[in-house]
Amino acid sequence: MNKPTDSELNILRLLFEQGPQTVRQLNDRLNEQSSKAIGYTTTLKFLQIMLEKGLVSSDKSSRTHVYAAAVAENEVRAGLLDRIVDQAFRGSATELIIQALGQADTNAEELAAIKALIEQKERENQ
Amino acid sequence: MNKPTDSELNILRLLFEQGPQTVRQLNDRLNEQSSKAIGYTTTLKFLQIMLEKGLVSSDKSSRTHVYAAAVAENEVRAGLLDRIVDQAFRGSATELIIQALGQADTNAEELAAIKALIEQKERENQ
DNA sequence: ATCTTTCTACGAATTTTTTCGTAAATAATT
DNA sequence: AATTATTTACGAAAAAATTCGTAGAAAGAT
Repeated sequence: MNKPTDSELNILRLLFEQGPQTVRQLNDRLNEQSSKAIGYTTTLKFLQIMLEKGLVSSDKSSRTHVYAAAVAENEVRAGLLDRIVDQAFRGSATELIIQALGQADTNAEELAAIKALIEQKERENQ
Repeated sequence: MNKPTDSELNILRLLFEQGPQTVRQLNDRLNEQSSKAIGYTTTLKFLQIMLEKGLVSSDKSSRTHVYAAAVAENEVRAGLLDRIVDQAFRGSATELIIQALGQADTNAEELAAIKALIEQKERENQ
């Protein structure tokens, strides 16, 4: 139940979205996104720390190691949501959802999808 | 647009939920909640930092200062949500909402409230 | 009036997180 | 073969966040 730090989350995000990658690839992509440059060894160090924590795994069969996420994206999301619900929404996921609906610009399709999910939950609850 | 740290958020939460308070009151309540004890001067220091950042205001008319939140709860929530949507939900608030619906145990009343809000948004979108 | 408690201010120690420099090994290039 | 580049390992510096100790002022208690 280790909450990843912000930097760790930046790396996990890349691994989630684009699959297993080398340090070089990850570092390049971090630098594309972020305004301030981040050194290669910095990225490497993060991966080593994350390996220690079990957030990533690494394939060391070739010299350039390939890192992959070792936690599920859903698990990370769940942890972050639980945390924020507790910290800022008085424990109420409903309040969070309402706030998110208020500030997001969701299109008709997305609204329909959410509504369908709610109706499914309503049926289950009975 | 200053993101409060975790500790700052703990204090803001108390101010949001229970209104303006003295350092003593805040410190007592922090210690009720948290497992590990936090010193009085630590809480005081946080408040001084938060005052500096504009997160709280303080009434210094009497010797024991009374602190109040200087940012709206909604603003803080919005900031946190924006951040987490970007960091962990690929920029999609809808994905966040769906995840939240999945892991929350919402009762019928709450589901109805959310559904009503969605339907309102659907009407607005037309 | 003296002693004790409570409070604020503030510097600084501690811990956590982020960052990088350097060394050694392996691979690639000339 | 010698030089240059790339990679990992790792210690440690730098920055950010958390924590507290101490001093002095104000209030309360004896």
